[in-house]
Amino acid sequence: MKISKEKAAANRRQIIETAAQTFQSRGVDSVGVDEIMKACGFTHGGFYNHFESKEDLISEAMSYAFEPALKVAEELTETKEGLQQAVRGYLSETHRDDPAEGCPSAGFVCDAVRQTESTKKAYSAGLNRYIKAFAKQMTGSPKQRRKEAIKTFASMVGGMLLARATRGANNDLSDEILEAVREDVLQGLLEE
Amino acid sequence: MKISKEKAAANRRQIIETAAQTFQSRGVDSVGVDEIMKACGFTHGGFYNHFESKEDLISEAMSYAFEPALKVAEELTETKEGLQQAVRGYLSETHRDDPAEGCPSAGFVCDAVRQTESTKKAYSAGLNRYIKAFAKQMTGSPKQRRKEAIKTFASMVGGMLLARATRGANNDLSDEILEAVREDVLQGLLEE
DNA sequence: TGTACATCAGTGAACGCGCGTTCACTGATGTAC
DNA sequence: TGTACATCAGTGAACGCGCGTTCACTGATGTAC
Repeated sequence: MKISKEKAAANRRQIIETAAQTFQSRGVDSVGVDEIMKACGFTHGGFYNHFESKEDLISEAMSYAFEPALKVAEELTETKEGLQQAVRGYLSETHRDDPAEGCPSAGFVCDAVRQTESTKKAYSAGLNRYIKAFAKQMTGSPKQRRKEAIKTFASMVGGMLLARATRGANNDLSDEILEAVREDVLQGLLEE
Repeated sequence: MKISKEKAAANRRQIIETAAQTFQSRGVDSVGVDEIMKACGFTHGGFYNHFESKEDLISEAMSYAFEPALKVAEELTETKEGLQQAVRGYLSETHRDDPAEGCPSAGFVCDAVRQTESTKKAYSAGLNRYIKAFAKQMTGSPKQRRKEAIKTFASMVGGMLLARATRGANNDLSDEILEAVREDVLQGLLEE
C-alpha cells in the first residue's frame, strides 16, 4: 500500500523525532532501528525507504534535536534575566532526570565524542550556535565575550554530565554538583 | 595446561589493564571481550576463568584506572603549583588526543552516565576522591572549599568533553574550547 | 473525466555478522599420602 | 622424597541473541494517455 506524500513525510519526521528523544536519553548505540520503528507504529523493514542507514538517521536526529533547543536558547539569551533562567533550567534536577526532553548539547556529547565525523559535525554546529547565543550577554571585546560564553557553557555541560554520571550511585553527590555549578555559573554572570 | 598462581594473577591484571585503556578511549560498548583477550595474547574462552561477566570487568577496569590517576592527582594537589600543573595537563591537546592514557574521570563519564549502577558506583567513588584532592588547595570553610573544587572539576571535565566532541569536525573550535576553559580555571585558582 | 500503468511506503521474513557466554577438553601445577 | 590424583588457566568450537540491512511482495496513490 502506497501512502500519500504528505503522510510519508510526516512519518519520516515522526521517526526522526522519536529517534532524537531515545538517542538523547540512552545513546545512539543502545537504541535499535527496530525499536524506533516499533515506537512509531511501523515494522522495521520500511526504515530504509526513509534513510540510507542508521548513521544517516543519527545525524538527522541530532540536527533535528538542536533546532527547538537553539530557538529557545537564542530567545532567552536576548536578556540577562533570560540567560539566568536558562542556566537555572539547565542545571536543574528536572533536566538531569529527563535527558530525552533535555538539551541536546548534554544529551549528545557522549555520542559526538565517540561517533563518526558526520555526527561530530552536527554536534559542533549546534554547540557553536549555543556559544554565539550565550556570547550576546557577555561583556568586553568580541573575543572576550566568546571566551566567556565557552567557559560558561563548558561548566554547564560538565556539571550536567557529572550529575548524571553519579545519579543513582551517589545522589547526594549528584545534587551537590548541580547546586555548586549552578551557583558558580550564575555568579559568573553577575560579574560580567 | 594449568598456570602458576602468580602467572594467573599477572594475566588477570593484564586483562584489566588492557581493558581500562581501550574502554577509556573507545567506550565499554565498542570493545569486545574477544578483542581485549586477543590483545593480551589469549583466546577469548579463558575470560570467564577470571571474571563473572563483561560487566564485572568493566567495574574492575574503572576502579583500576582511577588508582594511578588519583595517586598523581593527590600528590600534585599538595601544592598550589602542582594543582596548576594538573589543570594545564588536563586541559591540554595531548590529553584530549590520547584518552587511553588519560584521566578516567573524562574517559569514563560517558559510560557512567549510561551504564549500570556498579559502573556508576566505581565512577562516583573516583570522582569524589578527585574533588577531595582539589579541595585541599581551595580556601574558605570546608563547605566552601568543596564547592570550589566541584565547580573547578566540572569545568575541566566539561571542557575536555566538548573539545573531544568537536575534535575532527571543527578543530579550531576544539582548540578554542581547550584554551578558554584552561585560562578560566587557572584564573579561578589565582583568585582563591 | 475515466482507465491503465508505474511508483513507492510499508510489511514481514530472512540474512549475516558480532558479541557475550558456555562447554568439553588439555596438560601443567599444586597437593595428599 | 616420590607418586598418584585433583585442580584449574587456557584452548577453540559452538550457541544464542540482537541488530543493521536486504528483499520479494502488497496495494493505495499518483500519473500518463
